Amino acid sequence: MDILKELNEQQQLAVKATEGPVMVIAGAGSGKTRVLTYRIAYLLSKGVEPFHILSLTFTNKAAKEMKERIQELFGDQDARNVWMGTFHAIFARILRVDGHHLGFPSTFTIYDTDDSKNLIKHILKELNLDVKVYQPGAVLSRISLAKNNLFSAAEYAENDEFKEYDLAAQKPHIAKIFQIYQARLFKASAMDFDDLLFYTNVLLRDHPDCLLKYQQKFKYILVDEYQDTNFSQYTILKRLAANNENICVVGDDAQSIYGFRGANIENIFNFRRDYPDHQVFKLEQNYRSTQNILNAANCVIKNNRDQIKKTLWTGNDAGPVIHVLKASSDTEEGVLVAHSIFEQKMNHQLPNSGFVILYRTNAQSRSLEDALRKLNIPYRIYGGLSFYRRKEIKDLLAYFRVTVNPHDQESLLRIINYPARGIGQTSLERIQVAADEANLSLWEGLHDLDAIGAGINSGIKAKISDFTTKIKSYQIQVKHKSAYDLAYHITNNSGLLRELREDETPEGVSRAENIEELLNAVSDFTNTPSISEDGEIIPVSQKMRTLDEFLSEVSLLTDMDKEEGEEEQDKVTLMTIHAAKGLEFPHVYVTGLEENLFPSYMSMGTRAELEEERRLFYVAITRAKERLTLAYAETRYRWGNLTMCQPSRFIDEIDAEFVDQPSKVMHTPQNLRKVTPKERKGPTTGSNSLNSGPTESVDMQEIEKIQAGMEVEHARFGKGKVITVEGAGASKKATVDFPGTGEKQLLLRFARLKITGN
DNA sequence: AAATAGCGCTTTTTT
DNA sequence: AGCGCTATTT
Repeated sequence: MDILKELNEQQQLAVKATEGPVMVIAGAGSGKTRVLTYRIAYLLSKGVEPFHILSLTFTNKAAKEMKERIQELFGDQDARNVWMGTFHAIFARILRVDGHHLGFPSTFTIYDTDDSKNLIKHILKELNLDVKVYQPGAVLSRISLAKNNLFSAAEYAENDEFKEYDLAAQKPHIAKIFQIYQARLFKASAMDFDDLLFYTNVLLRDHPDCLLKYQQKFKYILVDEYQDTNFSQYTILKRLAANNENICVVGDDAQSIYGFRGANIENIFNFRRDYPDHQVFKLEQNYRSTQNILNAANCVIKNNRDQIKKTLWTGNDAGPVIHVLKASSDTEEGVLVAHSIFEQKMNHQLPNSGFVILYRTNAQSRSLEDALRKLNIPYRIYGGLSFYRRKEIKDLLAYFRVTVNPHDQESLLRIINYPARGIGQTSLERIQVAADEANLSLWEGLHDLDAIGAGINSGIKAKISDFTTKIKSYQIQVKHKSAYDLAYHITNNSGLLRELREDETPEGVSRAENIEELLNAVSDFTNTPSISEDGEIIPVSQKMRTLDEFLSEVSLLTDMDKEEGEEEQDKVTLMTIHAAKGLEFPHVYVTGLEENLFPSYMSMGTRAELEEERRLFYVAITRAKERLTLAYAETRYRWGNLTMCQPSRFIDEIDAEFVDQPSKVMHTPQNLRKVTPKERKGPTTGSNSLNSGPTESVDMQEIEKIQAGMEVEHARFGKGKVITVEGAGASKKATVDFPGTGEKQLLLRFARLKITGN
């Protein structure tokens, strides 16, 4: 077959060894993706059906790119039918089909990290535990650790090691929280990220028929970035491959950078143990980088004790030496990097897209962005506040989620009073407690307010009923309307868009634009044909794409996966090193190379942690094809105050012969300015408090007079018309329609309405 | 009920 | 320094 000619000897061997267990140790830039791609193409050319191939990647983006490359080598059809995606995406898909064995509907919701943290917060409140002691993020990572090692909540509670650790950390109730957390998720028909893998394990463990089905389906299994799999993923692979053992894992221990979230390099050694007959292929020729860059990388990685020996070499030119930029401040670091990019661009007529700026933490992007903006260098930033984590997006998605799965309590709580519709916290808490006692979900409770004795007055009941009716009207349409049509309807009908349009600040406008962008994504989705279980492509004309299908895809997407617009092409890229894994750029800038930042102060406690930081630096270096620049600052603002910084030890680990001298500190006017303590924003003494006088007594008689139909005036909203009035005395409330502002609910005791007409 | 002021936390990385 | 959450105010 022709395509093999494009591979070197080792690569060819790795591609052709299709039967039995295979491990490929692939150094950075050695054509790892190429081997995977060609291996799939080779299997297809041998007549293997595409839907018998399972290819697991680390990111959606990697899956997408690999699919495109196979499509180039092959016909459109075949490539699309290969099961290719992240562990999470693939097994979410499987759980939608077979999760009913475990009691989950196919419409189950996937909670992201924010959802999980919110749920934990709610549980803490109910248990009367201190949020400061039981920080939701920390609790979640304990739960995550357990699940990634296949401990259920019950098993966690029984386990001495967990028990002792939590006791020592003064958090004895984590096991309890874990149990309630899992129960709540189940009740809400929801899974978090770790559950997708955990429950897949349960399914394959407890349902032999399912196990057999998927063993027969996935005759060939390929795994990318194997060094970053965790125990839960490892076990899934072991189960699926148990029958025919046609499993090929590709990885590089030197690029393992996800230990902090449970990834386990041990899996490489486990593989050797589990499949004694396995073949190993080492890819050691680097095609990506210059000799200088590769030499620098080798210098760094040899300081790690834990590694599989390999000698990475390249036939490429020596290339320029590594440049080091020394800046006096973080601001100047940005300026130096931006100027360097500008200079390179001008001298060599390079496109922006050839440059990437890498950093350890997202917070570092600001000074870099500022500098690029000043030089009018267009840039694109990945990560940070993800699109899908923005408030307005989460709000709208919550409407979608409740429509598809009303038991999803976190989403329901998010929207039940947004936009405000007079269902307050007090009422909600009462209903929640009552529903819980009756063992009903909140959504069920909303329908049986009297039966569960929630003690809600009729005014609020009517509002709740309005709300549930509205949601039900959406639910009826899920199967009859396209995803886009329904999404569009919900966006307008829910009042969410109206709420955003009222806000004319730049932020408000941007929020409305984000909503529009989400609707565009739904529209794209609606026009994308679906693929049946055995790989058949079903055109949109035959099977309409619906909102529940959209949701099942969107919950696993990240910013990296967003379609690039036409004008987005030629931009400098900014991202964290983690996000850059698997990518390459001609010109790479690694910034913030300072002790305590990189390596991070969080990861210097143990040798294992430090070595992971070093691998991270190795990954950063090996992204570069032609030119590598390292930058550090002598001072940096962190947590809002100025700190002194030492250059990172990692810089010294590179032999001097591959590095040039640090550039002189450039003295721009801004960093000559003396750094003085921030001037106080205003006088702090002698503040004559205006609001400490006796509160004006409220004229209760005036309040009693207010009735529906009256014209009133409000200090802020201006003139309006009273629509309804409810309650009496101090708790008397009115709904008032203010032209231009819309309907508002006001507690009359505070609102100080003036009656201007009847 | 809705708006505002103030407090405290964040900054490790992501599916 | 900036943000989100809580407590307070209106």
